[in-house]
Amino acid sequence: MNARPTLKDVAELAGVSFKTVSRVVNGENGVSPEMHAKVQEAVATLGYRRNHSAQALRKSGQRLGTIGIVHADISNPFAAAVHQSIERYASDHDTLLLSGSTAEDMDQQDRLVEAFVARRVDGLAVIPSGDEPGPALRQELQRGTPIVFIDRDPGVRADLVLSDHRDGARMATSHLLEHGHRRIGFLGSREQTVSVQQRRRGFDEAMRNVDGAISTVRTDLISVGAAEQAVHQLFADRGAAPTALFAAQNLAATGAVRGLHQLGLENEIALVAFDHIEIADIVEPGITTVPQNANEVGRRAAELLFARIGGNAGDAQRVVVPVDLVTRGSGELRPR
Amino acid sequence: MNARPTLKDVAELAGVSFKTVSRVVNGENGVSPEMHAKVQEAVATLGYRRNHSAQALRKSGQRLGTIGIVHADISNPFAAAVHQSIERYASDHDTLLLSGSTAEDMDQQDRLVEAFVARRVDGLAVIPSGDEPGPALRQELQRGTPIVFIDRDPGVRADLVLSDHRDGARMATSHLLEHGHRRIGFLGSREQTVSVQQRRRGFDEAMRNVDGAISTVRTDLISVGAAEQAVHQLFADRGAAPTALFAAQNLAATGAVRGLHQLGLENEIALVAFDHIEIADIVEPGITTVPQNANEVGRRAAELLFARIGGNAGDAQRVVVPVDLVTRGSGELRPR
DNA sequence: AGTGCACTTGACAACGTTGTCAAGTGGGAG
DNA sequence: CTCCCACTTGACAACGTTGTCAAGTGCACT
Repeated sequence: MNARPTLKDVAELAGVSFKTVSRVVNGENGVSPEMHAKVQEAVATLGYRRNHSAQALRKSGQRLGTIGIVHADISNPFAAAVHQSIERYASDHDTLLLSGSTAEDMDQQDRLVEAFVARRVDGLAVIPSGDEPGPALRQELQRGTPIVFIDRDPGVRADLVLSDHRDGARMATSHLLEHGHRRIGFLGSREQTVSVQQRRRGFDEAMRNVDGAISTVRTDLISVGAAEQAVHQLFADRGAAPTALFAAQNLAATGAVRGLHQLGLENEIALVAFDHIEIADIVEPGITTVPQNANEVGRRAAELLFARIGGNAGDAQRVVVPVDLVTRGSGELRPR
Repeated sequence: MNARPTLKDVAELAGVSFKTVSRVVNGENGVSPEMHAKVQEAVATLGYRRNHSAQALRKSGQRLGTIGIVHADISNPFAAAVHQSIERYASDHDTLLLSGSTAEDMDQQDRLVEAFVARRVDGLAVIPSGDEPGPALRQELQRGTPIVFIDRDPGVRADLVLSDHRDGARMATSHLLEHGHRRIGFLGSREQTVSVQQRRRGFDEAMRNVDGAISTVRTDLISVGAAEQAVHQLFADRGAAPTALFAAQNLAATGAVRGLHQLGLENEIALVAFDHIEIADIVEPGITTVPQNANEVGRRAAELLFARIGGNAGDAQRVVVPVDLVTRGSGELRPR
């Protein structure tokens, strides 16, 4: 693989100075038509592409149309949907979206932040992995690098866009309580994840308001399988078992549906799930959910980020995107 | 936002030459312990981070530990799984994975390729959008840039890793034929997508081998909703309608399941779906599928790509990852 | 004491690009 | 015919880093 052609190579072929070539490839005016044609031909034959590193170096300090997104888990459908939404916005603003994912690992998150910063991205969107930012991220915040956090409170003063986890959970839980349930199970994923903590809080608040309400809590169900198993354990002893479940996360929800179906309890135990699940309206009964508006979350996050990049230096904003409850059957089952 | 500190700034603070700082941050030896300490302190106080652009510029021609992946649709679960698999491999090889997605748009694909190439990535993984590469991609292939294609034949001589679409489809169709079906419907997504064409070919081959086999083909079902509707239309006239369906893509499969459930036909019309679908073992009856091994596809692709980056100049390789059929009930229904 | 060597440190060029400025050209107005 | 100005073109520096080379220091050995 021989070296890529540079401005100089093109200039040599076209018989002009490399500065003239620079002007042509940047669409600057002040180049005569015949020069322009000659240069363009040379560019085409050599297949010249501008070296982004050199450009970035020369224009250091300026914006170059690249933002980075740091995912906690790109394979989570919610994250993928947010990603798409941001990418669409970025693309409309002639900006390239780079991405990386951390597998919920804080060190990897910090490494990604460093890698993006080293590449001098204009800004960063972060779905934070831990409950507080690592040193690299913290430093960038201090430096004033445009950063927006998504879905989870990062534990620092910064722009943030998230769904109303607490209210959604409260709504879901109240819905079950209103349908007569008193023993309700909470199925959560990774306990240290802030969004899940918020949902837990909403759940607790709703339960606290009702006399005789009894919670059964299972957390750290980080896979569909784990949630499935938890459901099996929960209903091993039917006496003390809950009559309704609130699945606080999409994977846990899928696991819960599976578990209930396997036990033949899908028409007996009520279920409300947080977040969108693909199967919600296919299974019998349909799953009542509290879907997040990933599109809106992504769009608002992109707006905030681009405003910062554009120079907005105002106070940190916190955008809470409302959620609502979609009834499909499973959440309206009454206790026997 | 003031300028980021450079080697010079650190050097000034530490009272040494900037070259010494360079040595320290690169872990080169030949620096006395006290210098080392002084420099490290200065690095820490200023929060110095190496400017990747400058480094890339200086070391042009060398590998810098970045690869790019160009997605056709990042929100497709198969693509997300492949992405994760590649990212894991890259991370193990101290390489950063950048990504972008094209929404199946060929121009956008070419733009992404240019953007990555301008950033001098070491190599590219591409899930191609059209049936042939655009000019930028074509040129990079000619230049010998390490590129691996995934999931779909790009229509050019190049490294390629994909599932055995044709054989999987043949297997799925034969399975239905063996269970007595003769009128079988094919539900495909975007017709110009090469992988779907391959699945179609496998379907046709299987059908051709059996006397009296009658195909009903619906393509361009690019969303769950479209597939759902197609099923409704298909069974509006029960007389000529198929007794079994082969859903050749994951979204089409989800739509098919929905459609059949809505019509109450899920226990009458047999169904086999290509690709993994989350709901496969939750719905009643369970969906017989031909899942792709996304993990393996990603791993093999990464291996090929890194081999090229490492200098392997051998012939273009074509890796076909086998698929197999998982019976769950829907594919074993017999015609009435 | 003189020589050689290992080690540390710094000066400088170069990577490919863009911004600044100056030089060259030609044409129109006086 | 001269002067001025607009326009085109190119020379050169600078961005932040790394590679090369040379200079400086101190120590062991002859």
